[in-house]
Amino acid sequence: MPYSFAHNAYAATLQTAYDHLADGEESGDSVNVAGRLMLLRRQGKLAFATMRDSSGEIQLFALASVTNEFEEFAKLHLGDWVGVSGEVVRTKRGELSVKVETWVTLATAQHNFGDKWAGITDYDLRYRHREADLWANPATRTSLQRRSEVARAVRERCWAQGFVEVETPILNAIASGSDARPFATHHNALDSDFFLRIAPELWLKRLVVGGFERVFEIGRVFRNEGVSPRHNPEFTMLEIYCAYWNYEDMMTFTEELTAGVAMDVLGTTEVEYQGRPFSFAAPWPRRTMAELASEAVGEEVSVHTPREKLASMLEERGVDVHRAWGPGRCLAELFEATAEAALWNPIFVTDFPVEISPLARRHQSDPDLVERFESYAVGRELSNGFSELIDPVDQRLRFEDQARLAAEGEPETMHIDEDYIKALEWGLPPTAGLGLGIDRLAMLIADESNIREVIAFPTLKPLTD
RNA sequence: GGGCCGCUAGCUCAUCGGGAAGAGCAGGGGACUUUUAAUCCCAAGGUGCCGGGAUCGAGACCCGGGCGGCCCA
Repeated sequence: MPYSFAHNAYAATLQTAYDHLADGEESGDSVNVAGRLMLLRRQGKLAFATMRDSSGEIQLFALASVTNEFEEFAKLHLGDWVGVSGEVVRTKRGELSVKVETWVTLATAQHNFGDKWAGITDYDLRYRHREADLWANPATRTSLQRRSEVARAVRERCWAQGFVEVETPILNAIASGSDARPFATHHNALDSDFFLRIAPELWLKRLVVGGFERVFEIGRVFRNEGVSPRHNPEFTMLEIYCAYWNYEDMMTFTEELTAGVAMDVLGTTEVEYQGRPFSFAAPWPRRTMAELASEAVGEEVSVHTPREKLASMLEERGVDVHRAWGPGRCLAELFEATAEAALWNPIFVTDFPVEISPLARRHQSDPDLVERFESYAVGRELSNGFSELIDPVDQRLRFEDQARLAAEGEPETMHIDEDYIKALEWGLPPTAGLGLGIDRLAMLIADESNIREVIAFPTLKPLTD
């Protein structure tokens, strides 16, 4: 088989360029196309094949009188890759075709690509062998393509506002920047244990300390927790930091970025998600967590509501209240239990309790709150941002509170990071940060309800035998 | 982690009140000079996810395990 092929035309391009060809008309133009055989219909001394390439499909029309090695061509298998040279024609029945003059097998397929009508429906097979799924189910390609376009649009919009793309360590001596359990690994030569990052946050803010006023990273993070239709153990996050902004500036950036990405990829902000109208259009409402929780439970609650009252409200709703939870955590749990699922169109939930926000700056009007927001869409969290805590003394206290929680048995707490505190001692200017889940955004754009449909190779349990 | 559902030929799916498994497509052979999931003929194709159990007899019933999907935590 050849080591290269002089490819010079794509199926979709030909379909457009020769749209004018009448039934039975021959163009006189010769092209070289390549792709996989999806269908093959032999009729005696003729053979018709449907070939697919990355752009679309085109028919190959072979004739015993014209096609080199016709018999061999007619015996090709579905799934084989071929390169074909021939004239662009339209058959009597109106199908644009390449009349096969010479052709070459580029690769053979030893497994089939599923039923030619039903494709592959078995989830396990689709996820374990995405390369086959991509041919069997064109919708898979569309969703992964959309995901790629989302990442591209995010990057371009960040670049356009002067943000510098950086890369920070995945191997960390301690996993910090979020409250999740990490994956552990080991470096042999250094004889040291490492943890895969759960967030790049602290490194990025250290770059702001170092004078990168606008930085962002789009990268994989790893969280050692359960899998679900909305959670993959490794997923992709955008984190972005801007010196001199506060959380309100960052909310404005977030809604413009998200609506802009929808425009870039879909050309509109008005879509349907899982059959229900959904609008990315900015601006998004900004409501405090206390307001939304109060509306949902029908009475006034806030971070100042007595802890016991909040706890009993949670228990009434079937939530197990951990003894280490203070009123702030209880308020957040109450919000999640009552208000979160109903938030369909994008909305910013603001002013989180300081108790659950160890990296955010205290609210200027209430020291028990922080200047933090999360955006929600279709009932789930999409992004998280805040005015960054810049005070190293307060930062140490916040980390110590986290350590206290851990001592009381809370498994997901933030670890103290001395190097980070030292970095803050060198001076972090007022800064706002944002973390946005690229997979979650891609799900919205691609209209997928399962995160695995926007991940080429989702995490699966290995097969053993 | 809990509940429900699925696992039968390479792929998509059937079958039955428990009596020794069936189709389409793919793959093999043949016919066919304008097909479109082409059509037609022939032959082949299965540790019924794995392991136990009750039964004269299990792919079907019971128990355990595996992988996956959905819901819940």
